[in-house]
Amino acid sequence: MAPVPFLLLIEDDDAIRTALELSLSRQGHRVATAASGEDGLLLLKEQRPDLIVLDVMLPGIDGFEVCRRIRRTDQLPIILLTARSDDIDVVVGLESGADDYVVKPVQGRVLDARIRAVLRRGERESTDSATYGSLVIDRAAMTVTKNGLDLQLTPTELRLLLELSRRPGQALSRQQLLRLVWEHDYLGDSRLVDACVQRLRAKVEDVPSSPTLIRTVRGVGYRLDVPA
Amino acid sequence: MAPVPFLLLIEDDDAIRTALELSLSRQGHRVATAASGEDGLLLLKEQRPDLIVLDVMLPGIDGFEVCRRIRRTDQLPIILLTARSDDIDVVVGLESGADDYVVKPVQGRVLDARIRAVLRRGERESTDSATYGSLVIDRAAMTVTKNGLDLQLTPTELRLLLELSRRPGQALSRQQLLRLVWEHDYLGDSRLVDACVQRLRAKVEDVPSSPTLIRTVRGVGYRLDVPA
DNA sequence: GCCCCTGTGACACGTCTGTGACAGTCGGCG
DNA sequence: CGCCGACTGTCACAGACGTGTCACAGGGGC
Repeated sequence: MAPVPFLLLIEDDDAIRTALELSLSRQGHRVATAASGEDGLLLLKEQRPDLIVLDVMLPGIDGFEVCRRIRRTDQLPIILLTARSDDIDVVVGLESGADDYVVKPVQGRVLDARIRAVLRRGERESTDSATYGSLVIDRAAMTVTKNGLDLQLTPTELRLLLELSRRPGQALSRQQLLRLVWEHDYLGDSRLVDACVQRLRAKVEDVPSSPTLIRTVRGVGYRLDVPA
Repeated sequence: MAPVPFLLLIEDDDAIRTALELSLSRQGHRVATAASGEDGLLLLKEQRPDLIVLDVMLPGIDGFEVCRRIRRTDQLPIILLTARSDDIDVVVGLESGADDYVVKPVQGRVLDARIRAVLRRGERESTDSATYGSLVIDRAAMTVTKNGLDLQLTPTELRLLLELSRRPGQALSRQQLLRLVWEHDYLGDSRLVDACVQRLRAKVEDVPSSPTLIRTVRGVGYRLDVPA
């Protein structure tokens, strides 16, 4: 990655956009800006930024939709800006594929801290393998090994594990996992996620009945734990 | 790592303003200044500082009022400057939404220390974890640890703690907590909140019988205290 | 000292999760 | 073209766990 992070800021409000651009420049970033989702998507193709800061409330196609479109072709990190401190937005945001979200009004240095955190995480991820205890996930080869032995994961199991390992230590709700792994909304809940988690545990955990890697977060969902 | 903090100093006395500006610049801050509340509010919109240092005694709209107006739309940190060491001012100031409070005459390096303290606090809060004494709340992982040991909180206990920690130092009534945590209104009162608080204390407090974190506010409800 | 408020333990109910079985779907291969 | 196997989604169920209620005791405030 370039020594100076290159950001694309998509925000329609002139005052906020200019202010954030100024602030982020002062924090040592290179910044490109766009005032609409359409412009943002175009600029994205031209300029290849390292990270996108994206307002949710945009005229025309909204931030969530922009997020989804970007995700269809690109994996670069996205930080959502949302006006409401509403948790619902947070959930929808992460489900649409964002890496982080920040509630407006936002201080420049807070945004900067989040940006750096996401970029750091990205660097870790871009390495081709991740290790969790005796488990090694090779993203390039798309293989998972336990104690050096190759695990035969099915496509869905693998996607589930990859999504969990994209955010190690972070609890993900069943809804979030459904969107991330299965890419569809459920209105009611189903045992689908549970069933897949169970199958994954059977292959991944040393003692599937008392899992140490894929932990249940009661009332929420699941979380991939990093062993100390 | 520290990017240069950008401050807005609102102070009508020319001598003090110039002196503080000079001093703060020497401490490594970037400083914008305004000589009145009106100018300050305008500059705020344009420049988006990281923090505001605000004199209480201003011609026209006074500091408290400026503070309240800022708070209506913004959450950025505010440090109040006052000439009087009067305690009443402290109370009014903190009630109007200030984050800290410094009595004039103030040395530049003292103000600098306060500024850095407030900014640090802001950065901590902006991350997904919060610390109260030996207690660490990780909002992303949905875990709570005490002295590094993982506490097994139940979903409701966790929600209760999260809601309290969203407003540290603020007393919340049982009604408010019922709405926030249980999401339903009760007409009569019940011991429900008390019971949950008790269970939470049993896990969170060092000495549950004399709680230091989750304090009872008689006749009102409960409050999460930040240890000094 | 009195009364109201709060802390506390027990208990029964309800919700959530893990689990095994089963059926539908899809792709590969003969 | 059809069979077969693997994979996946659904369902039902049992058990664990968490939760709300109640009664009562203790204590602080007026």
